[in-house]
Amino acid sequence: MGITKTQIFTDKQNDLAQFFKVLGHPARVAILQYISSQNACICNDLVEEIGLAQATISQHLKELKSIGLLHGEIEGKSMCYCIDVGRWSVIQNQLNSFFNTTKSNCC
Amino acid sequence: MGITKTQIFTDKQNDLAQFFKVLGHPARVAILQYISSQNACICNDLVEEIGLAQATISQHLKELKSIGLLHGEIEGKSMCYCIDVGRWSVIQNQLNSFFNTTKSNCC
DNA sequence: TTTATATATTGCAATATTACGATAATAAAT
DNA sequence: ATTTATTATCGTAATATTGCAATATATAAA
Repeated sequence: MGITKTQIFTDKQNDLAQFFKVLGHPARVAILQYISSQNACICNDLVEEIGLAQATISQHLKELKSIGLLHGEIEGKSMCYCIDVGRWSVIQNQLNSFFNTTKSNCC
Repeated sequence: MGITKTQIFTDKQNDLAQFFKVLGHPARVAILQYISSQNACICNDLVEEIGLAQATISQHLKELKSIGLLHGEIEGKSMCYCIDVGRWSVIQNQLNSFFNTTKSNCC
């Protein structure tokens, strides 16, 4: 089948899983780390830095945007992609809340 | 292609992405939450609780085991799956470390 | 206006994931 | 030993993801 049965889970479970899923690719982890390490955050740098094709990087950026982690501004003829700090905190808090409320109680 | 180019990323990036990836499915989120909410953690309950086929649940449990989050003990004719609290903390710390060191610095 | 540069989108091939039925394996109960 | 109950594995179908070349789009520079 290949299709996830989202309808049998709660919105919260689906949202949480979606955050995890978007972060669940090394290229997207690397993109976030690289943007964070630079003062200027130009997409073209990412292509050279990460070593994937431009189209592939663009796709990964789109996914990061889809959960609001990144926002891009046009800066001259290039793009300035930045981490949305507010959203970043919200997601970090939600993940921590999941970790803190989910604990072992047997074995 | 469909294959992730893990070789161009660091081990740390790949590991981090792998943790996120395993948690990036609502069924696996739900499984962890359910186990955490019960005193007994029997796999068969999960099948009824979550609403996926037994084979599917078994597959999801296997993935959670693959990053060490769960360990199962044979308990009579059923299995007792439990969260590995130590591993749970290690992973939570690694994810938080990623969140805390990755910050916006432009725009 | 043309050219060069930067990013997004499209189309496609290869691989991965999700889900389930069928079946195997294991252990308790009869 | 047979039956019953529980979990794992296998095989398969459907969908998703990854990655890239080619192309489209948009802006700056010449």
